[in-house]
Amino acid sequence: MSQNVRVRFAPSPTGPLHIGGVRTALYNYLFAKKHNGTFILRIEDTDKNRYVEGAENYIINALNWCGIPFDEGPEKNENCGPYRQSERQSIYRDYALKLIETKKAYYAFDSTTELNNLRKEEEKKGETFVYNWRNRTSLNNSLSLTPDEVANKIANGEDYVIRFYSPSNETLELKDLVRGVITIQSANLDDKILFKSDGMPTYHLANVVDDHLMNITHVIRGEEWLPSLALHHLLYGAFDWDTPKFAHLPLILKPTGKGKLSKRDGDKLGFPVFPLEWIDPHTHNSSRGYREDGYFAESMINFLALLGWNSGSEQEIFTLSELVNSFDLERVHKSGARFDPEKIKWFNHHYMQKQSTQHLGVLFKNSQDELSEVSNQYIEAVVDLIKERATFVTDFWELSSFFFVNPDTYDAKALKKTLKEDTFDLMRSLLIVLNTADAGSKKAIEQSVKDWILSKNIGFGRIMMPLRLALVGALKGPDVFDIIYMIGLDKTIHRINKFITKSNT
RNA sequence: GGCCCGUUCGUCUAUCGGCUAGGACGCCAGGUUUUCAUCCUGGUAAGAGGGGUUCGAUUCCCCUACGGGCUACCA
Repeated sequence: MSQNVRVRFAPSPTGPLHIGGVRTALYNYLFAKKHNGTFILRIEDTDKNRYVEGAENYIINALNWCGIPFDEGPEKNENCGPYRQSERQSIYRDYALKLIETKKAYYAFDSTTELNNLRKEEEKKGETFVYNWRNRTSLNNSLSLTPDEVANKIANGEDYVIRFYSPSNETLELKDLVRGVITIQSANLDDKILFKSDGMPTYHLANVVDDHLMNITHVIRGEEWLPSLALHHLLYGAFDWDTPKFAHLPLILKPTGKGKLSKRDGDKLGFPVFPLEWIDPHTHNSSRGYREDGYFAESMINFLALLGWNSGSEQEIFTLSELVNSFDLERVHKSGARFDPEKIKWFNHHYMQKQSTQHLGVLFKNSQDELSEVSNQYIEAVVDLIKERATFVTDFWELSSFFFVNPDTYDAKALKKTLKEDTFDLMRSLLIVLNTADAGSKKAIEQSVKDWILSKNIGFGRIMMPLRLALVGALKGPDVFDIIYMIGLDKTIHRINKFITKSNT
């Protein structure tokens, strides 16, 4: 790449960052890092009505949690700042006026109700109202009014917008790094509003102006922007600016059914669609997040990276730096990808095994009140025994509570399967064996019990099953002798006694 | 409705004119674990349909169907 790569992620702070947004940010990040470029965060808050308190912070926290922090952005290396569009308001008006001067844009005074009525009329006829070359001269704008009339309206403080003057007969061949050439007839375009009557630019103007001013070289964004590509391209031309390269990413679709992934899908199928938990400042409703649900950031990133892109190899597990090295926009898919909540769980199980025992121990301890008095050493020993069977840290307690507290019930099915006539006699005999066993090592305990079973000349299951039931309360869990060694002989004996009395009645 | 984009196992995907269409998730079966889970092995399952181009099409072109996006003084 000849010039320094500069890319931006440009969300609008209208709520928490959606998982699709995280992937867009990720691809931007990967592309930037791959080319030793700069990853920029720009906050597109030109719509005052939709602004949501806390959303910007959420976005920044989410990117940080994901491990894909921005290089430039609000309050960080502000070389091309400010990075909030609301703080750049004065810039946009000048550029809009420049387009008026060069006749690439014009003033329009049509009111919202007027336009809505026109839309309704067209709709009645089964057609769509489009504000463009077909009708612009008959509408209420600086093309149909005299210069004096326009000047008067503006001087009188009448509301106006600035619209782009779309050409009526150009064939545009636009290049997209993911999709190749896209052909658009400019006659189908409408004269999009660039500058709103509230003094703010629309996305289109602000986006193009900022990308130019911030020296953005590659615009990597969601497919929902593909229809705007022609306008943006025309805008660069109107300003006589170099056009950055574009890449439109496929959308993330619902796991089942139609359409793109929404928060409702997550609620319905029980998985988060936001990286972090979000509490709506108005309704106080909370939305679950990947972090709080026990997903590791690595799992989410790895999963998301492969949703719509692949390296061309059969590798599935990637570290962030491996992703950076392998990433290539040309290998991004063209079609939308369905979100698969099962596969991200598989990634999480994988990354679970890679976490340090110490780290998992801390997470476990903090998640469970019962563990506050337990030593870290003991907790970590338990974690080592159970992590391979866990997908989430939130599974840990369910998988290991018997290492900490006595079982209070015994699984009914397991009792039925396990209890034979002589089971309690055998358990009483086992107690005697355990009383004299060497508690110093798992091996020693195991040896005494196994020797005894062998000497009795009975099947191992006759002892091991009820013993497990006494210790765990169910027929599950790690090796029985690991459990005995961990909880100690005293508790083991206590649990067997309790088992005899409790299930004997 | 209009405009644009897309279409390989249920899902994510490999294949860039010559394959018994490969991998992963899921599912199923077997093995290990005297439990359960993990793990290992194996199995299941696909190039939307119709026309071309070609010696040969999943791969190139066209049509149809289906899917997706956009169609706001929202981004």
